[in-house]
Amino acid sequence: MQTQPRFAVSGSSSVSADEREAVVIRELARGHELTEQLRAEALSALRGQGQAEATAALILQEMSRAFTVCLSIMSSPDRAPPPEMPEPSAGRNRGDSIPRKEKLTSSPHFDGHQWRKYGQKRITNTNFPRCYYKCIYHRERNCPVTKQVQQRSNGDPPMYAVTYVNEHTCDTPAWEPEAVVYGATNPLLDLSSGLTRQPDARALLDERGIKEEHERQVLVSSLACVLGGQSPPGSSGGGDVALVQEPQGRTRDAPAVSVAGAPELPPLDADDGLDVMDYDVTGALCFGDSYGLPVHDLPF
DNA sequence: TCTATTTGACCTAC
DNA sequence: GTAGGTCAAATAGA
Repeated sequence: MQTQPRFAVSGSSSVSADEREAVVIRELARGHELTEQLRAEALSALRGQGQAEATAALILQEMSRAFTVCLSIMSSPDRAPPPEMPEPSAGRNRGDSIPRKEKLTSSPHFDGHQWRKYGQKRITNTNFPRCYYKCIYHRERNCPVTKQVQQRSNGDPPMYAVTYVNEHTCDTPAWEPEAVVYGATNPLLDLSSGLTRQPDARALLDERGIKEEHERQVLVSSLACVLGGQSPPGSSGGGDVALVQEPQGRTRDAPAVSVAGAPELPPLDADDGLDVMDYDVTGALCFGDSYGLPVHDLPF
């Protein structure tokens, strides 16, 4: 697939916020329209092909849903403030010089880094508990960054306040979710996580990561075949690796997939990444409850 | 058995 | 004294 500029106005500093907003809404609408067209074509091509048809239907349905949610948010007159908006601090100011960055997002896990939960606390005057995460390289590479996630609203989608304390020193390149725009034929696209890897990310994979990466590549390859009207490798019984049938249980540092950018595994919204969403290609999107949000309260 | 999450206890800032 | 942040033992799942 050819790389194209995402916005006709990209790079123009003279464009007003309203104009950029209009462009975003227009592009989202276009994306939604194209997804619907693709869904019609794919389902027509895959009719009667069992799992391949179901897989394509599920993924395209989630893509369509994601566009709908984004459009709904962007079009709402009382929509939530932009992601980088600083929130009035709910916590106490400890008076130190540790850098803190706060933002509001509907998908607190998709920030391109991997986190390990180390605590959860009920905060006074709030309806939801606050969860505390450390970078998974906290010990290994002495990375000091922590992340606090607190649900702020129970809307559709629910919004979370995410506070980052300190900066990453683990030298782990953040994934770039926006590259998803370029589509499934981009070799960098990681469909199993809803994110992309940078070209040199492979060098950072440890032994466990290599196996995980292999599984992801199989999934990507399989999906490409499905969307191309072919049988996925292994589905005919000849391959040595089958399309992932079910999540092999919880995989913390390789959380299963988020197709539509919902919370927990990893993390996918327009600006951000990880923890807890497991994507079962065979039929269901499921979430962990590491954010204190009951699974039945999730917007899907 | 290993790894990640949960949760009560502890520490510290206000 | 209260509340936010972190630690670490207990627990659960693969």
